[in-house]
Amino acid sequence: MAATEISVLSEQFTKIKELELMPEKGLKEEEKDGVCREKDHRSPSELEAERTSGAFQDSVLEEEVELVLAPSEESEKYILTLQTVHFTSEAVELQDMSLLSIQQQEGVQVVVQQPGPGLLWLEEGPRQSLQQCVAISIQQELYSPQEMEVLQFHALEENVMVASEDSKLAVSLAETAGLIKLEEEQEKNQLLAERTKEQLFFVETMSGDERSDEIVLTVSNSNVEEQEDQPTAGQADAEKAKSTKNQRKTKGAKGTFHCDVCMFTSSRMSSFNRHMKTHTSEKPHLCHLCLKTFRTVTLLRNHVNTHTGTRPYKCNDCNMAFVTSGELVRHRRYKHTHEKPFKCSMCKYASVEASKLKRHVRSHTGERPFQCCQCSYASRDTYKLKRHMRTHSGKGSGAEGLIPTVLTLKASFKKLLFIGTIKVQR
DNA sequence: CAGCAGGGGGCGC
DNA sequence: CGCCCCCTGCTGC
Repeated sequence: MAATEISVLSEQFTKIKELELMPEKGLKEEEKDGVCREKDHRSPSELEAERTSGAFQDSVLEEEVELVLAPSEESEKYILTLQTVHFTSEAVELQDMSLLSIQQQEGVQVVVQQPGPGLLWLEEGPRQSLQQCVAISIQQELYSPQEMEVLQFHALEENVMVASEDSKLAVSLAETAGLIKLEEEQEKNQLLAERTKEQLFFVETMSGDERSDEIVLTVSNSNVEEQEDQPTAGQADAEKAKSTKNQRKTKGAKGTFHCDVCMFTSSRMSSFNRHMKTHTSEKPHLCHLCLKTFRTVTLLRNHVNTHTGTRPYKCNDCNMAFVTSGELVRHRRYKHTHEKPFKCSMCKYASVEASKLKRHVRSHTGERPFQCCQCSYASRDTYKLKRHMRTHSGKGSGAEGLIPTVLTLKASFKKLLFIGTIKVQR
């Protein structure tokens, strides 16, 4: 049995960097990064025996594949493994049955929220054939999402548990600095999945309701060509751009083009069209080295320069050189001209950078937007929170506090398959 | 003196 | 925007 796998390489916040094929060697493998990965080699009869004594006792499950949150002793990383569970069609009547089997641990309270049925089918209406579903259970020990450095999705194709259809995708949540970082990963995950359509599933990460601080992980089968219900982010953006382009463009009486989104006006169609691109997230320019996409050729060129080490913008007063002109300007302000264009209206503070002024202003307003999830501490900037988090554990990156306390897992194959919300409270 | 937190500088992407 | 660093002040041992 071969498994396609994306390795999680470092303890720092990890972008998915590597794709490798790995032969399956045994029940438990110890990876280079110390992550312990469990594999299920039980026969159908063994699975049958287990399920009859487990949470799915009265169900009509064909098989239940164990889902493991496995701590690795050395690295203290944990894996939440999702695997397909095969049901017969009668199982559709068991929608009230919770598929979330969680063992309580002392000192840890687990709330399983199920806003809808515990199980939704891949396709509407009853089916006679076996269905492909995903269930989550957390066995052995339970850890909060903050402690999960690796989430691993392990999906098996319907009916067939053979090597070529064993797909595995590991996503690191180590140092996931909140939702934004996860959104960045989404793009990369999708692209990687597209590159390896035969083996992988999409794992999309996006923010849910901001007020509830949830992350939605969407697992979809990349083998499925149509994404009827869930167009990709890129597709959605393209559609959005297409539709808004026509709506937003209004030509005034004096032959000027007015942007309906902002105050921009232009007498030239080309300028107007260029401006309208700033209101879409369309990124047609692809870096072939890392698959990141960019809105403009210039942004792409600058990015490629970071790969090649090309730094065309050289400082005349020192030997520093930069990828972009903006970086050079900023450097010259810091080191040579000492110009500080961003001035605080409440004190004499002035800064080279707008973001620094923003950070400074928080010291006037008292705003502390970065809340520690383990105590009442709140910080004015993310780095301070990370530094603070190290005082809780004395280990790890310190970014755990940025991960929301509610983790929503959501999976999609041919149709939406909602899993539920696991809420972990300490 | 160590540990922690606040403010801020400099730079990479 | 985020990361890393430095300097400084406060607090407890």
